[in-house]
Amino acid sequence: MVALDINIGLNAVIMAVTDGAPRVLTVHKGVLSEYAPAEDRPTALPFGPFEPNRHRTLELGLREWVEEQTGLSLGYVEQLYTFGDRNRDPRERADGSRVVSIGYLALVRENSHFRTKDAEWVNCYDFLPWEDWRSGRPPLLDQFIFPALENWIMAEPEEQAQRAERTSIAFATTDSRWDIERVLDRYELLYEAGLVVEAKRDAVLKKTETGVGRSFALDHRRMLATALARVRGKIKYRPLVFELLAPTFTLLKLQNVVEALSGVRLHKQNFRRLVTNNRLVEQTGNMDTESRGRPAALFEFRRDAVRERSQPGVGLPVRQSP
Amino acid sequence: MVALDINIGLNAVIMAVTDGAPRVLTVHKGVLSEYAPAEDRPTALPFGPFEPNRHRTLELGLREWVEEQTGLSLGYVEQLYTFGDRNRDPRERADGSRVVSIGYLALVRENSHFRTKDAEWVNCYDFLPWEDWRSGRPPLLDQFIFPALENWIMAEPEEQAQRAERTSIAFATTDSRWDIERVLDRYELLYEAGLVVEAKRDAVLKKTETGVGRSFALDHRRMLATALARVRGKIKYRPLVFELLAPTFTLLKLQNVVEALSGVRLHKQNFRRLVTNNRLVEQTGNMDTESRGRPAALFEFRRDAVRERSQPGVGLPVRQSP
DNA sequence: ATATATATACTCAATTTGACTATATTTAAT
DNA sequence: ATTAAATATAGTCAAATTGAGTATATATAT
Repeated sequence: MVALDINIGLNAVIMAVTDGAPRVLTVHKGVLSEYAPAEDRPTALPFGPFEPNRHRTLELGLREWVEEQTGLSLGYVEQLYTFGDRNRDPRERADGSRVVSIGYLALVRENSHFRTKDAEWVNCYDFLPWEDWRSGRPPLLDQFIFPALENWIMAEPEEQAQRAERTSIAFATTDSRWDIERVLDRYELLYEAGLVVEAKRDAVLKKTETGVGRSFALDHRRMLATALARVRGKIKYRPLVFELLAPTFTLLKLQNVVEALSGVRLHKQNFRRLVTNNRLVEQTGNMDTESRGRPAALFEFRRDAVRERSQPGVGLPVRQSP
Repeated sequence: MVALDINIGLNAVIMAVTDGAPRVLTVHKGVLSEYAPAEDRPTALPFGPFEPNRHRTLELGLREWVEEQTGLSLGYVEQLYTFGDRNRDPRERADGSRVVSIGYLALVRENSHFRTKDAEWVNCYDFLPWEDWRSGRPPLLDQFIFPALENWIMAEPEEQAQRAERTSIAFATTDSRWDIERVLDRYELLYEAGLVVEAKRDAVLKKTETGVGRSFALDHRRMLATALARVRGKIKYRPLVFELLAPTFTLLKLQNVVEALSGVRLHKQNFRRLVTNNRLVEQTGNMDTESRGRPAALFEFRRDAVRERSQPGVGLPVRQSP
């Protein structure tokens, strides 16, 4: 077998929900230190190369890098996606070498409020502002994104139909409703349309354009979109939220975390009914003291819930008898 | 950066549904040709190394390898998971090199009935026999798997509680119902308990044991389990099935494909109601001729359904007004 | 002609969902 | 001390969905 010059990068999308917003941990050094002057270094995800002699598994490698770069010891971690397209990374030289990046999603408790000079929590919606519908439909959509997408659709007569179809699905422009899970579809469409501009890749090519949303290093914004899509999809049927909450919480707190991640407001009474009737949580007996109005009961996650009903709501119509 | 000796492998789990069973395309050469005599070569997934100078993207590399090894030109392809643990692959030498494998799922039409001397379709349930509940609860579970798992649970006093908990969740041994999506959980548990034995890895270590289900090369059975779990999960809310069906089909055909993949029988009348009321399919106007009883109407997939209702059944209780 | 197989229509109760109303306890402001 | 504002929690009710059937229609095989 030929020795191919392949490097594997490990990237972590570390998410928490603090002060009503989903946040991602970013660093300003590491990835591109060699390629950009200090003051011009773009926001990046914590990153490190996979070193086979040092790391027994990919995930352990990731945990080590994150701990080294941010001081954070991760709990819940899951693999997201492996990115390997050519020209993703400036470290690929003309010799045909390739950097393949494996993205991971990590969820941490909100009280892991911390900030060193290297690591910083950034609101995910700074990068993907069109995804937050909690205060209603983001004006950005009608003011900028849709007109720009319309131009993009019309620009290529050959592809008009396909572009229009994709836009319609991703952004619910016609009859359908906004699907909170299509985060990646939307990002990719905007990227193809040249409406999001990333540091150290496109920025070099089109310096005049600003693009929409905060810029991220390389394809890190795509990884963030992948992560948010995963979280939004999974939150409904797996108890992910509890990784982001203190062991004990009020139902409002729980709802706010779900709302922050999903980017939509929920119906309060029905939300409570859902989580309590499904016995996903149970009362601890204690009350919350720091509330504004009537004190709320404190709940905790019922671990048995995982075993009992795996998928609330969903379901193929399984036949009972033969 | 140090030049790490990393090789990336691309593996394809290519699935079709033929004659009422989900099948996976296997090869008998390729991966381990150098490590096993011809007659002793284990069943393996189509495989090829990622070559950065030849392949612009990972997925294109996979498509090329599959075409080369099996003559099959793939349609629907999605990335599954990247496997990188140490000691997965005998090609890792003592020098600290590593083979990282990226698994892909591909779905092809059932009429791609073919067999060359290199490629062969194998029933997925030959590898994972405990996953097929269509003829009722597999006797294998009570006759062999549960007693063996019970021994494994008891074997380690320290870990008893945790092992019992995991078993209970994965295999629904206590109060809960069998969850068709926990394919990977179940495989991993059986693997840890030493109840599944794979070729050219464990087989060398424990030659006496037979294990349950047909053996696969390296960690290819794990990849198959990952693929089946993905398909079972996704089939409910994305129109994956139609990748496996001819463009036009009867509702019974559609139901049978869903049943083959999910491993359970469905209630016929309710299944029809589901797919027709949600307008996932529409009648072509033609009838099926080769049926046994009353002729069935032929349907086709309604592409617009993707746009209209993204997630039948599921849903967070989104609030209407502010 | 009859049995068997399949398709399709229709029913009905139980459960779940969506959208409310009503009431209970707090803290903050006057 | 009283009132306003904020939050928690209970309960209602109609609409929609689901689970489990029954009934009937239209083929083929014997």
